[in-house]
Amino acid sequence: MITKPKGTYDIIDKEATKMKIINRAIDYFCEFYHYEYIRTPIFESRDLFHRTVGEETDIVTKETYDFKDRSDRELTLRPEGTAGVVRSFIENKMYGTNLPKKFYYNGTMYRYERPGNGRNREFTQFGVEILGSNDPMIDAEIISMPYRLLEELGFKDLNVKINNLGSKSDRENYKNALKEYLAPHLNDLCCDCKKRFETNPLRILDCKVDGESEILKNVPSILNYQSEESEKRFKKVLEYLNYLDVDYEVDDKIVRGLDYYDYTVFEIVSSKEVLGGASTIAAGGRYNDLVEKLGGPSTPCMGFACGLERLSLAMEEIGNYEKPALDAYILYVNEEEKIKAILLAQDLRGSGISVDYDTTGRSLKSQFKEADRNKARLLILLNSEDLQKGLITIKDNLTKEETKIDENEIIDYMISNG
RNA sequence: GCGGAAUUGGUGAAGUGGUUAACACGCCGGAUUGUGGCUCCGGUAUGCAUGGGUUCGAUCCCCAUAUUUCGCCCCA
Repeated sequence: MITKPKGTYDIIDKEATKMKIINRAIDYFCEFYHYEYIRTPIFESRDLFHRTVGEETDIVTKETYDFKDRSDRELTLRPEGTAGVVRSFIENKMYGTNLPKKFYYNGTMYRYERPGNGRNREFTQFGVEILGSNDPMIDAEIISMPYRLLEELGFKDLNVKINNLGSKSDRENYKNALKEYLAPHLNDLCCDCKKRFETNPLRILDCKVDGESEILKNVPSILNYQSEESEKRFKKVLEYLNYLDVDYEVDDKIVRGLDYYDYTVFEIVSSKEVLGGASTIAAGGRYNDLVEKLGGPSTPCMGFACGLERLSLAMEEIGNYEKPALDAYILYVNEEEKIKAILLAQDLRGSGISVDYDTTGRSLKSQFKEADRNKARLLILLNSEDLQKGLITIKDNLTKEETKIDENEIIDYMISNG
C-alpha cells in the first residue's frame, strides 16, 4: 500500500468541515478588513528564502525542501508566506501604486521537521502583510485582527505577548549589552546557548533549558536599549491596542525565529491542552528593512501568520462541527423512479436546494436511514403510481406530515418550505 | 537531528507462543413482499503496520523499517 509521506495528512470528515468553517471566517474577515487576496507560488528560487528568512536560521539551514528542477534551477518549497508576498510586491512594482498594500494569503507551507501534534511538514498558514506604512496603527491592527478572528472562532483563553525589538542599531546595542552580561556566565549556559552566544544571542532569551535560571532572570531587558523614537513608537502601538481592547502582555523575552523582524513582534498563544507544545497559534511582526534588502525601495511592512492546523486542533474543544444538513433526500426504488430522481435532483440543485439520493442500490429502509444520517429536512418519495398521475409525495422529516403535490410545482414548494 | 512510547476490521478496543481473533458502535440484510429511525434475528478481520529472524508453530518473543505520539530543538 502506498501511504502518505511523513508529516503530511489528509483533511477529511470532521477536519474538513472545520477547515471549511475556518477558511470561510478568514475570507469573511479579510473582506471586511479590506485585505486583498494574494496567491504566490508554492516554490520559489532558493535564494529568496535564504536571503529573507535568514541564512543562519534553523528554518533555512535544516528545514527547507530544496530541489533542482529539470533545468537545474535551485528551488525551495516555501517554508513561510512573507517572502513570496514581498518578492511579488517588488517584482510587480507595487510600490508605485497607492500604498499601503494590504494582502492576505492562505496556503500550504513546507518545513522538513519532526512531525508531532500541531506540527506537520506540509501545513497551512493564513497570514496578512501590510506593505508601505509605518503607522503604529498598522501594528495594532495586525495584532488585533487575528485576535478578533480567533475570538470569533470561539477562543476565549487567548494571550497576546508583545515585544519591541527596535531598529537595527537598537538591537546591536542590546546584543552587545547582552553579551557583556552573559560572558562571565557562559559556562553555566546549555550547549545550544553557548553556540547562540556567537551566532544569535537574542535567541538565548527564550531558551527552554536556561529559561528558568537566575542568569536569565536578571538579564538586561531589550526594552531598556531602545532609542527614544523606537520607544515612543512602541508606546503608541500599546496605546492603540488599549483602545482596541486587545488583552496583551509585554514580554521582553519574545524573539522571533526569522531574521527579518524589527520593532514590534508578537505571539498569540492559547492555553488549550490539546495543543501541547504547539500553543502559539499566530505570530508576526514588523519588517521595515526587508523590501529594501530584496532590492525594492525602502518600504516599512508588518504582518502575521496563523497556523490553521493548530487552530483547528484547538477548536476540537470549542464546538461541535457537524456536516451541514441536507435540504432534501430523494427516495426511489425502480428504474423509472430513479430517472425521475436524478432529473429532479438536478433541477432542485440548480435552484439552490441541496439534494442527494442513493446510488448504491440500497433498500428503501436503508434509504430512509441514509436520509436521517444526512439530516435531510424533507424526504421526496417517488412512487411509480403517483408519477403516472404527475404527483410527488413530500414528507417533512420533522413533523412526519406527508403532502402530495403536482410535480411541476415541486421547486416552488421546496423553495417556500425550505 | 536526539531520547521515550505506541501500531489488532469502517470506528472504539479485548486477547493469547498452538485448532474458528472477544465485546461494543457502525454498516448490510431480514422479520415489516415499497414509509424508516425502537425491538429482535443474521451477516460483517483468510488477519493483528511492513520486512526479516527465533520456534515444530508467532498477532503475541527478537531485530530492522514505516507511521503516529510525547519530550528536547525549533516553530505557525
